[in-house]
Amino acid sequence: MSPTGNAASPLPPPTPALRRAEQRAADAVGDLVELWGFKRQMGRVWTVLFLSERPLTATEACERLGISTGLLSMTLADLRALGAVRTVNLPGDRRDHYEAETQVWRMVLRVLASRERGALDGALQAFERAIEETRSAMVDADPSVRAAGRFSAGRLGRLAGHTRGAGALLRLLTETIASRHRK
Amino acid sequence: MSPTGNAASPLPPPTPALRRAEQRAADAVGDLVELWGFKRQMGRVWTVLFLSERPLTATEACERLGISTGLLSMTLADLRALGAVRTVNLPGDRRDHYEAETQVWRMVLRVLASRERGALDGALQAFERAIEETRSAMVDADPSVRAAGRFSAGRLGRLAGHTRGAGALLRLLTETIASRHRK
DNA sequence: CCCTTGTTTCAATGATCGTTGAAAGATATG
DNA sequence: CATATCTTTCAACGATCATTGAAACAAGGG
Repeated sequence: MSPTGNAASPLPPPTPALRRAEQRAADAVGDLVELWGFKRQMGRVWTVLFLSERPLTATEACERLGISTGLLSMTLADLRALGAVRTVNLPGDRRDHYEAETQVWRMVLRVLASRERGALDGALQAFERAIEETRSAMVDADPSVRAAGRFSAGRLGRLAGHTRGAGALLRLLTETIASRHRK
Repeated sequence: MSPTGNAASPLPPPTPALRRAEQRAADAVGDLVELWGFKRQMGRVWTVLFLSERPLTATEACERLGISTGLLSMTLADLRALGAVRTVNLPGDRRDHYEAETQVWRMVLRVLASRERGALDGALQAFERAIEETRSAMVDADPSVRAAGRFSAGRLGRLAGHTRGAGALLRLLTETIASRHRK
């Protein structure tokens, strides 16, 4: 390595107190994303990158988070798949550096919305199919079965309706807010 | 048991096809609520109750879902705690009967909103505390640390801001929709 | 007061998930 | 081409979570 400092800056020595603050924030985000059904570490890794002045190397991120390089690598793969981090290469440094997507609101909305959309679509399909099955099971059935089927189909219809409504609300939300944050 | 049918009606014999439809819907709801961080069985149990013409006994619910009475009991406790099912007693029948809350939209909104509120509040507190820690760690620090702290505090501020915004949006949503569905 | 029926609790089991450490894979450098 | 450095993959381990079955508990009815 060249004696004159390389392209990756020498990184300020982190004060214990700054470390603590960073940890606190990372854990908070980790808890949030875990509640939303993603992996805790995705939130933690994204956070330390987001709070860093410059892209971090794998080693730096591992140190700050206290996790192995293996776990970091997997987590980064997850985050890249969601478009939440990018890999960036500094000239004169062989190591990869990672930087966080900084359009927080847009990113969160995009990721959550796509997941919800998939889930709602799946549920809606299941409800519609269940209605269909119920209807066809009712023809040539004795009265009490027909009555049960009619009732059940009605309730399934309500579920399907609510699901459609939620989907519409989701679209509305994402479009409205996406246009507010257009930049 | 008295030969003249008792208070709990004899329950129509469930056609295999109706069973299948019910299962499909129950699983769909189960998947949804699991995605949202609740237990899969909560969704399944609520669904069979919601699709039933009349409140079901523990035994009936267990049969339809293929789970043990122990698990059903725990799951019902969870659901009662959220106000998603009620226990109802039919005269002349010692057994408990369970019925689903039928105001689906209102119920889902209430449960989800309260969870989100808690999570967002927690995160916000963490961010504010992290900002505080960062600021106090910056006094009497050398320039590079101060710069890092300033940057980090700024980003933490953005996180806090987004969190507050999400909370406001949540309030807006629940109020708007609650009033639309007032009944 | 005991026996029957129904419900809840809980220890034990099995399944699932997260994490590590090491091996394999990549890539630039001498 | 060999070596050094960095990244990814993956088998194995430990922790966590869901589920059962049985025991404890509750409540009426004979």
